[in-house]
Amino acid sequence: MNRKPLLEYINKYINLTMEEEDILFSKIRYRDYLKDQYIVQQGDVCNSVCFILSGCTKMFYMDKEGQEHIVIFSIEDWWTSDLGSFISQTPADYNVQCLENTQLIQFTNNTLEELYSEIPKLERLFRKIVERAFVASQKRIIRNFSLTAKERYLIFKETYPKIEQRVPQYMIASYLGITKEFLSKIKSQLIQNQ
Amino acid sequence: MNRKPLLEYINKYINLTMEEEDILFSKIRYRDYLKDQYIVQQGDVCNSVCFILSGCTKMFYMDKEGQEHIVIFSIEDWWTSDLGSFISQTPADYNVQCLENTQLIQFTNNTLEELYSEIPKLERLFRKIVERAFVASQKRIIRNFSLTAKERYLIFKETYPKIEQRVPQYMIASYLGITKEFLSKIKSQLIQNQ
DNA sequence: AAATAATGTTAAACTAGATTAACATCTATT
DNA sequence: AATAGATGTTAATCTAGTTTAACATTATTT
Repeated sequence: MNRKPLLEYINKYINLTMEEEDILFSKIRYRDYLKDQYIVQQGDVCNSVCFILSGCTKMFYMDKEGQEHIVIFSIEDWWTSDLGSFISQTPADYNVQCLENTQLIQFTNNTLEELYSEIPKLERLFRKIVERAFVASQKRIIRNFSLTAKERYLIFKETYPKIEQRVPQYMIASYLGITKEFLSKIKSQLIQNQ
Repeated sequence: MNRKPLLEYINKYINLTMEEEDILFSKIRYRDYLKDQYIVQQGDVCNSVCFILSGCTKMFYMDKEGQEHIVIFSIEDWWTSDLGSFISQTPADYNVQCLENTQLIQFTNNTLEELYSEIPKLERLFRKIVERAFVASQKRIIRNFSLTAKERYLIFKETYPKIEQRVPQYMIASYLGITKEFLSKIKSQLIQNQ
C-alpha cells in the first residue's frame, strides 16, 4: 500500500519518526469499497474514521419523509466518517456511501486509542482534524443563514471545483439544501446573465 | 475564586491530581465583564477560550447588510469563544458579546499550549470539547435543512429552556434564522392550537 | 410620573424556493 | 439498435417565511 498520501497529510500537522510511522501503519486497515457500498449506516455505531486514498463519498441524513440531505462530500486526501457517532459511540445519525469505487485507510476506535497512548502526538493531530471539521461546519451554518441559494452555489463551485464535476447535480442540490429543479433554474439564470 | 464549577466540568472527562489542579489554576485568568461588553470582536484574532462561571453571552456574525446572525448562546458551565479563530489564529468571523454581567475563566493560547505540555491529559479534554461542539454544529445544519421554523423553535425551547427565559425574543429569532415577526406569528399559532 | 428606548404584535403585500408534472437527454444493458 | 433507468430542464402553481409599517407593551432614565 502507498503510504505517501497519508504521511504527507499528517506531516502538515505533526512530525513522526520512522518508528512511529511503522507503528501507525501496523495499526491501520486498508479497505476497498465498490460504488454504492455503505461505509457507515444510520443507526449503526460508527467505529472508524477513514482517510480516502481514491474515490468519492457522500455523507447524508435521511429524514422521516425519506428525503436525503447531503452534509458533505469527501474525496482523496480527506476524511470521511460519522464523527459524532464515532466520538460518542452512539448510533449514527448519518449514512456514508461511496459514489465511486473507493480505496481508504481505516482507523478503528480501539486502534486509535492504542495509537494515542503509543504516539501521544496523534492526539494533537486528531484534535486538529476535528477542529477543522468544526470550523467548516460553523461557516456552513452562517452561509445557510445569510446567503441565498444562488450565492451558496457559487461558493460551492469555487470551493469544490473538483467535486462539482464528479457528482450528479441533484446531489449538489441536496448539499445546498434546495431542490434539483431550483438548482436547474439557478444555473440557467447564471448562463443567461453571463 | 471558586474552583468548583470548572473542576466539576473537567471531571466529567478526565481526572486531575491535586498538583495538576494547582498547575491549571495557576495558568488561567479570572475575568469580569459587564453587560454589552465584547469578549471577541469580528476581525480581531481570538486569543482565549472562556469557561463561564455566571452570566450569558451571544456569539454572532454580522453580515454585509449589517444583520446579526446569532450562532450560539452560552451560559454558566459552558464555553464561549470564536473557536475557529482561536484554533487557526486568524481574524474572527464572529463577535462574542455579554448579554448579562458575566464572570468567566480565560484560557489563552499560550497558556493552553503550556498546559498541554505540562498536563498532556488536557489535550484530550480539549479534543472532547471541540468534538462536542462539532457534533452540535452538525446536528444544527441538519435541523435547519429538514425542519420548519416552528419545529426548530419547539426543539430550541425543549433543549435550552433556561436560555429562552433570559434572552429577548428577537435574539431567539436570529438564532433560529427567522425574523422576529415570524417568530411572533409562530408563538401566537402555538397558543391558539393549544 | 413622564418621557424615551427597547421589545413585542399584527396584518397586508411580497418573494425565494418547493411541488407537481410533463418532457428531454444521457447512459447502461440486453 | 432498442429499451429502460438515471439524470436534467421547464413552467405553472403554491407556501413558508420576509418586508414594511403601524401600533402595543414593557423597561429604563430623568
